[in-house]
Amino acid sequence: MQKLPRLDDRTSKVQKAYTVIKNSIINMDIKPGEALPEEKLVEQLGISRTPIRAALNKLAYEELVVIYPGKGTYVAEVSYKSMVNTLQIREVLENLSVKLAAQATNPQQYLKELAETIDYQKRSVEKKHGVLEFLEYDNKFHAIICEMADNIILKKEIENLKNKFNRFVILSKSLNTRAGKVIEEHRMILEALKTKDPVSSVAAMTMHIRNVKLGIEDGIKNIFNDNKLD
Amino acid sequence: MQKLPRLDDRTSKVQKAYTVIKNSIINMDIKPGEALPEEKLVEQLGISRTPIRAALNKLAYEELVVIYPGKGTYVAEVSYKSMVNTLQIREVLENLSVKLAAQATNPQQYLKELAETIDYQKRSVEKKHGVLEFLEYDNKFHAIICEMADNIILKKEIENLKNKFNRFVILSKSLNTRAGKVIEEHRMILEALKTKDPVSSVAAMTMHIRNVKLGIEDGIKNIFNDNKLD
DNA sequence: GAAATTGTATTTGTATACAATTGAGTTTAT
DNA sequence: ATAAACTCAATTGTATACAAATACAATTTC
Repeated sequence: MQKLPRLDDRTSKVQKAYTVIKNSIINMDIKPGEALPEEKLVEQLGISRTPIRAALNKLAYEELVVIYPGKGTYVAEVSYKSMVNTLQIREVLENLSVKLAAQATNPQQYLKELAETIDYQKRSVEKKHGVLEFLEYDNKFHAIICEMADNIILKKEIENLKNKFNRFVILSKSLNTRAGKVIEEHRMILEALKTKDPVSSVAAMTMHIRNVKLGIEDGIKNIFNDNKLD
Repeated sequence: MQKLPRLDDRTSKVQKAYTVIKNSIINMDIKPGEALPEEKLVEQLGISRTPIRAALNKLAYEELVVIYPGKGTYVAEVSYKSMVNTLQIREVLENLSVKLAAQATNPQQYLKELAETIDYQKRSVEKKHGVLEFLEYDNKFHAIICEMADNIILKKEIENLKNKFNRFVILSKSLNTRAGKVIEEHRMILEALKTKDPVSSVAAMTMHIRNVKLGIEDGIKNIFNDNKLD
């Protein structure tokens, strides 16, 4: 018998539930603080509670939801402080990542991939494919640098932090004004990496992260529960 | 009616399974690469598969175990590379932590707790209470600095990294020679924090982390699967 | 009427039965 | 002999029933 194409139903139900719920949270379809009763998710997703619970536990670990034992599961709140705390961590990790990447022994392939990703991201903006697609390429860009840095653990850490962080990006609508600038900043990071100079590479990354923060603060003002000026 | 003492059976079975398995892995009772069949854990722990699976998923997230879908769950391997990768991340995060802590507005309480923790750790060594207790106080010391830094997310990240890292510490037996030095280095970090100077605080922490690495490399030589000199 | 108690609906926590997957050994066809 | 196909045991994946916890409303008690 001929080999049939793999059904991607092979991906587990946990994975599916996880992806659906995570995307709904990240793109703010489900609001911070909103309850996520397992039975409701059973109805909506058409799978049983077991894989749904596993998916929620995973999301809790990533701090996208909060589980109060015996009480319920809720979408994690966002606050100015959590944004700052997350970005403080991201800054030092991204700087480490780009520093190591600049010293990579075989950078060619990675540099090519970075350039491609920037191009895709640019096209995505031009064709107005939306924030989510833009952020996909953004994640990809930073992930490639981690691969270049040859630190798989760092890659996972940054991926996870970035997932949390993207909620702030979407919430602040900062990409409305910053999408083009992000691409420019990515280009500058790529150019720095080409020179193999860790110092200028870190400088370019630091600049990028700082601008990201300013963009969010600019777009945010009166959105967070706590006030920046507290 | 008089208030009766709380039964600590209130802690969930997931939590219990998680703690038991995690400790067994960290203190090397279960060896890297060893299989962890759910049914075996059911027998040994006397609870059903459901909470055991949840605990294993959590451990997989922390990368203490690896789950191959449909095949089995295994204790994560340790390698020189994973030690280096983990420590690279820990270094920048601990430096961030101590830098922020040095700038804390209300340091008194934290400084007191740090001093106490150092004392406890010293006593633990003197009374030969074993590596695990020593590492508990070690975790505590670094956790307090994160609290002082007022970044709860950073605290969780470092806790998690440190759990992974403690396997290397135990495996290398580096504390046999370094336990006293660790306490000295902690003291120097505390003294630096008292001066509220971020630069010298970071310097003390950097020194500490570097020494940790040297200690492990010293004790390890022919223990990892991959070779340091690859 | 207020405080304490009890009941009840909702939701999570756990146990268990069954399905699906994997891998290895065995058979079978060529 | 070899490679494909088939068993079969071990293990994880999923569904579901029931238990426990929680919050809140109803009830009782004083």
